[in-house]
Amino acid sequence: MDEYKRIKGTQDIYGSEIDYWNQVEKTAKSILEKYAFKELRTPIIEPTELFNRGIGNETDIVKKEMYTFEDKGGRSITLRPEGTAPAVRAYIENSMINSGLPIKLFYFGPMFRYEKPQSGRLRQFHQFGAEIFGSDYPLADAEIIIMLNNILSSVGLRNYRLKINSVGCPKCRAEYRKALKEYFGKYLGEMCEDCQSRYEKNPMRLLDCKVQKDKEYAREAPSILDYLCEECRDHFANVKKYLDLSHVIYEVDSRIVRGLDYYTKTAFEFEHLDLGAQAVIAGGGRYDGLVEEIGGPSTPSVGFGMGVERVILAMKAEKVQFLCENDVDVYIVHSGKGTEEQALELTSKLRSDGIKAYISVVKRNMSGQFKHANKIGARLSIVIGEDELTNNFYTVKNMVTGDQSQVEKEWVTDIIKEKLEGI
RNA sequence: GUGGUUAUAGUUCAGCGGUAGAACGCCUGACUGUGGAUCAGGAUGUCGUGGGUUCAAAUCCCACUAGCCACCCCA
Repeated sequence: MDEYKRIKGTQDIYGSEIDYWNQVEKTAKSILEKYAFKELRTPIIEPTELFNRGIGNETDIVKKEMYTFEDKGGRSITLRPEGTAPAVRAYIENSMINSGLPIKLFYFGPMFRYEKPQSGRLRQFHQFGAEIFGSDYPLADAEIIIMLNNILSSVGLRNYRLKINSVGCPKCRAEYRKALKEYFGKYLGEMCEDCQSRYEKNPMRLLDCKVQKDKEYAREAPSILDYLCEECRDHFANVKKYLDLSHVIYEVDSRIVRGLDYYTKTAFEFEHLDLGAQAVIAGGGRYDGLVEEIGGPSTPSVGFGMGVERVILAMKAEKVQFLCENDVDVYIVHSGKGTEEQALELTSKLRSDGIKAYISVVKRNMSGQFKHANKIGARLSIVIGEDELTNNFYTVKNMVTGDQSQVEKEWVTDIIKEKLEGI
């Protein structure tokens, strides 16, 4: 029996699975850098208070999903449930403002949320995220969305859609809440229990209810978009204009309400069409009040978070193909007295010439070495046996066609490189 | 946190009261300097854990744990 098992909601990532991860990480990173975002690495643990303040005490994340514990010094520590609050903390703590605004940062790493696992939902999951600190300009919102769209499509995804909304600023939202409560007040008695409690806590969530009957009430509910102040309305119009100009297709959905309290104005979600219940592969928005909330100077900002596991699920659902480099170019097969030393030297030489060379680190006869070479997908093999040793040449074999040829020692690297080109 | 469902070899699964099976994978050989195809052998499980019923439990009952899926919520 296995004595030790993975913690619930965590995964070991290995084998062919890791190819998907490398593909996503590689393309995301290269695009992020193309847009001049610079990587930020923050600790996985943070003071609990950062999230209480940043995400909001009333959110589900803070109320029931945080991995919080006390360290030996009696401090309350939390495993980060998301990346924005830590990024903001780092921005303030390191006075990044002094290197000139805006600051464009991206991050990648594990996040932790104590939830019941299901498809597309884990207790330890991974996010790519990016933030632009110090711009209230709609072009910043647009850049974030365009870039994210760019990442998703570059990773090979097609079957997804973008939904955007404006959740307004504290000024217009207050008006809107009042209107919502007035509207739903009439039907409250007939609505589900959850909605009854949402009514007081977070009336905007009423729009989001999945209960069929409630959905119908929600359809007729007043829209935030009719309550936006002039500034918010202009901002939203401009964001949409830039998306149109960039040929990014979107759908305005006034029911999008994000689960983190810090969002203002722009809020958006990328939803994949072939996924189960957890279909949001990325989301984000503007958070003009957050930096100040956490103790920094007023700094309007926008960002996104993208769930790597969900993106990979989507890639599989769409059967996305991608090139994945061979682990081994050349397998050095050796057999007979004195060949081992030669084989080792040759392997080292090829490796320093930039070729992925493999020498068996397990004792195997010639047949066994070929079998293994085949199994690990080596494209070529080089044989060093007694013949080769006495007559001073190498035998190079194409593992796909089975062709073999004799090669003068001094030309191996060139010939190997040439042959690899042709496969 | 709530609900549904599942748990047998490395993997996918069959067996559903009488002392563990298949396929694939893995290892060995046919092939003493050659892999992939074929053929022949072989290894591997306290049948998720703990309890109960029974002469007898992988099989029936209960609890727990874990996986999957959905709700809630989110990436």
